[in-house]
Amino acid sequence: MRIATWNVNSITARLPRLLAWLESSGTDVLCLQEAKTTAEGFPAEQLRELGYECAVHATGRWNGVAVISRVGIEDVVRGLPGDPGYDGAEEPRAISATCGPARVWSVYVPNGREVEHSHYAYKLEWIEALKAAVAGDAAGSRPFAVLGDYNIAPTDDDVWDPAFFEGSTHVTPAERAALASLREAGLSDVVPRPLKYEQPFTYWDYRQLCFPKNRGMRIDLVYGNEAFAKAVSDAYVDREERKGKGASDHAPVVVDLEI
DNA sequence: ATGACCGTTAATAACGGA
Repeated sequence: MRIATWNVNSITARLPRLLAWLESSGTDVLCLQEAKTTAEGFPAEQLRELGYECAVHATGRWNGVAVISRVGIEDVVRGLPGDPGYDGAEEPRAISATCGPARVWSVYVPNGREVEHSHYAYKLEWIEALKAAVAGDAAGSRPFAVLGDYNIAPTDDDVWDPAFFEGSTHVTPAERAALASLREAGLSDVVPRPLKYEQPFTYWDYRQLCFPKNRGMRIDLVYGNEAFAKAVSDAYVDREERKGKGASDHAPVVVDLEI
């Protein structure tokens, strides 16, 4: 089974590329982030024509997550139990579903903006709630993974220049400790191989030729439990999908499982 | 070549992204 995660930065803007990529990559299950549309605006019909069902949690301009599957979708849960919310409102940043033999979450962890910003505290609280919500499945025997845009680079090797990010979000000890806490709950980082260069970056800023210069970050992660990790036969970042006009600023992370 | 922000909202910039 081929499972992937991809922050598409608007499914409306990305639809032609998304449909083409689903077919060319042979992806069975896609965890999608930043749909940037409403549930009604989600292109369920176009996906259905390709043989995919979808479960969507999206409310409009920002955020929005989905699971897209051609191996079934059952037991869909929209939202994160215990979500702290931001500015008094819960945002659509998590959805979970069972697709064939595996249960998956698609998550879009809050950005944090700046270390002193209230959004940063929200980010840390949000991950705490995520840990509480997934701990049971993480410790279970069914293949289980939390895939998505974590907005955290796990180590200094996961950014193109650690000095460039000094003092900014995505690399702080507290954020990395939050990831470590998830791992302590029974999840491990399924690190993909890069198709070019040394580091498996998944995001490159649109600006200043970051992609051609490979000034990237690895912030899109696959955290799987033991049964999931044991079944992994390959994992890679499809950087080809970051090329050319109409690309998202994130590339898909693809994982092959022997289940 | 992979190439010097993009997408949404809304109407002219503002905002978020990371």
